[in-house]
Amino acid sequence: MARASTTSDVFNAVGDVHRRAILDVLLTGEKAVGAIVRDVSMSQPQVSRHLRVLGEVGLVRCRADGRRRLYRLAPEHLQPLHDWVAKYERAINDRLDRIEDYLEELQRQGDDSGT
Amino acid sequence: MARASTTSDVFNAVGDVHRRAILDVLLTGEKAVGAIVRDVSMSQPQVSRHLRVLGEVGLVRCRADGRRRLYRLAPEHLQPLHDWVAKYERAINDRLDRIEDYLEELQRQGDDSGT
DNA sequence: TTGACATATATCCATATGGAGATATGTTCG
DNA sequence: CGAACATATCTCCATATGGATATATGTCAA
Repeated sequence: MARASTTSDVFNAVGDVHRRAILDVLLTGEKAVGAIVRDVSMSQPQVSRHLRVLGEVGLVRCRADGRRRLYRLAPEHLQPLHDWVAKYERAINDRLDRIEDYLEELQRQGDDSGT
Repeated sequence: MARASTTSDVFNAVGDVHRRAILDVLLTGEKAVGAIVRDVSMSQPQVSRHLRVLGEVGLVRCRADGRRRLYRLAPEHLQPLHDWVAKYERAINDRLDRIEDYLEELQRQGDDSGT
């Protein structure tokens, strides 16, 4: 069992380097599949499949334009990832605060023994 | 080929829901492997292996304490993930700015035709 | 040293998943 | 309708990777 797959979450979607490459291309704006294929070094079927995964988790939106499909970012759906990172940034900051407190404490102790 | 594996990147490490569970446990502070096993519902070998992956990408640090190994967060190494999310947040903000500009433009046009 | 305990590692297997290629679907145009 | 084109989907296969279990490693205590 390759474990809990449930690929349908943002973390998994972004965990793949090729999908991040596609997202990077889309940072420059809406693009057709063919254009994406030209920018990243992947086959068209690969790009289409990755786009599907990205679409399933809401990171990209698609609209038809004649015989093409234009994809664009929908980065609002990065929210869970953003929230998650923010949680750990609080952990970092708390730790820094504690270090600061500790340094201040050392400082005070130094002053005391000096007296 | 299950694709570019190179598990040794933060995105992949965090892409697994079980590893995120372990990180969440460590948010409460340094813990021994046994304590982590008790908190998450995974076997000890599983926890150890996930801890190894997390250690390889620098997200956790380990120190020996008698016959135990105490693990703690090293969230500084979330930096790449943080930077990545920030990049896309700029994309969101730019888009919002553009919408604002557009709304202002509509406003001006409305005023013009009204005159 | 021996035994108990904590953790890491090795083995085996199941499966999710990506790559490659062929083909289906859908769209435009003549 | 048929041809050309853009994209999606399907099939086959390789493999990375997680789960489970057994076992090795390392540490403490007596």
